[in-house]
Amino acid sequence: MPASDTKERILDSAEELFAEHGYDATSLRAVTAAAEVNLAAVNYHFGSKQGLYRAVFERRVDPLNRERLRMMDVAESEAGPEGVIPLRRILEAFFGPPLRMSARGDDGWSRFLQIVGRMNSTSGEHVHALRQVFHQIEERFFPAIAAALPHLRPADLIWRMHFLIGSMCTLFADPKRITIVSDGLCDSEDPEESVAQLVAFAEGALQGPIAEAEVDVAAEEEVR
Amino acid sequence: MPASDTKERILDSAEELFAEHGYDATSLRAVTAAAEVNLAAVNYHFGSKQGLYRAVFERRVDPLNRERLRMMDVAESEAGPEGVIPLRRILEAFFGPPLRMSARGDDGWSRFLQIVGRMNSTSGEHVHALRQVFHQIEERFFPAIAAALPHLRPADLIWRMHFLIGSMCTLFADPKRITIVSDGLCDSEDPEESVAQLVAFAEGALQGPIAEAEVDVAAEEEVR
DNA sequence: GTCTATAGACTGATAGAC
DNA sequence: GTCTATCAGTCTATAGAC
Repeated sequence: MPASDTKERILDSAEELFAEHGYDATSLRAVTAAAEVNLAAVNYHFGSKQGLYRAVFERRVDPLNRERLRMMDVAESEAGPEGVIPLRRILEAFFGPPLRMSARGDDGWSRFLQIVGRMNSTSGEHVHALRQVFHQIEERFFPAIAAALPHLRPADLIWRMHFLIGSMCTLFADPKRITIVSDGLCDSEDPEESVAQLVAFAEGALQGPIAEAEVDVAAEEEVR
Repeated sequence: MPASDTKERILDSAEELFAEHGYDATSLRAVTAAAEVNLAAVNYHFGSKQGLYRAVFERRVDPLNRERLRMMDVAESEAGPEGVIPLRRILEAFFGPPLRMSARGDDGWSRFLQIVGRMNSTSGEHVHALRQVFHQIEERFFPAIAAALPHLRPADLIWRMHFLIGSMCTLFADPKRITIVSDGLCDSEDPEESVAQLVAFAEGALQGPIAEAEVDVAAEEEVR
């Protein structure tokens, strides 16, 4: 606010339009019109359309990561003497921050996560950027989950985390959809319901049966 | 092939480019250049870019749905006297056909599913089209899964199916990613491994603990 | 059915005045 | 920092010859 908030206004409009229409379908003219600033301001402040996209992304990703790591710090300090954090606490620290940030007032967070959800379903260069940015999260959470689930082979854990990230990103990409398809029975606007459902889902998925290719199905049925 | 395969060539190229770059980033010029046909042929055969997109989609969706329903017919005919199909059979019928089609030779299927995966992370009109097209699948599979899991409340089932579709679509959208991030430990090119992993994941997720908002966490820890 | 040519509009980016 | 004006290229779609 000292001289001008042009930069922030551009970021806000870009966040909204990138979230709603995607990167390619959003023109800089649409962004600057929505922000009520001059077209040339984008290139002055961000260099290019890609630069703007990156800036939109970087504004939110650090606070999100920090909150996740903070919750892990708390969980770790309360862990037993062996240092193993209970699975549910880890999952709360992973899923809780984004879902709560998304549902609490500020629409910007929800739009940012929508962009993340879109990126997750994109192959190519965007995915590489995503991985880099969430690398510290992976480094902290994967070993903790592995420690909480010692019976899982490394490959099983990677498959399951990949699937769980997909579940989460689907919720990010279009939070309203589940409310619509369920006729209001499921309420994604309530962050605690979303978190509880996703954590329970993840707990079951991670602790469930272990995949065995070419398994003798008949024999397995008997065991159950 | 009687007179010309122009239409098919356009569909093939469009499928590839829509899958790789998305709808908005794919120009009709790129499509017709790749297909080695004239630009105007697209409008002649498909009316518009949207018409082409729809045609790409409709070419594959029916065979996929038929195979899923066929596997359900088989499972149903082998079900016990109460008519309840075992959960694993239902999940095999749901996840097996797309993953096997995707991995068996024909790259077209894999590209088609990549488009489906992209659409799943898009809000707006595309999602509405998706639901319509997979409506008969939903109508057949959801009640069967509900019957196999009588302890689940309707809302729980919807949440979980929503999450599972997200897991599946992440695999569709970028099948190679898990192979890359796992350094080859997970092989998504092997359809039986993918199916086994996704089915095991889904089984655990569907049969896992039931979410309760505002639960007494301390008391729950004791039970475990 | 296939082609050329083009209409009419939109795109990201930039030069240069203020 | 903000503005106007514009470049050079792209886009979808179509009219009309063959």
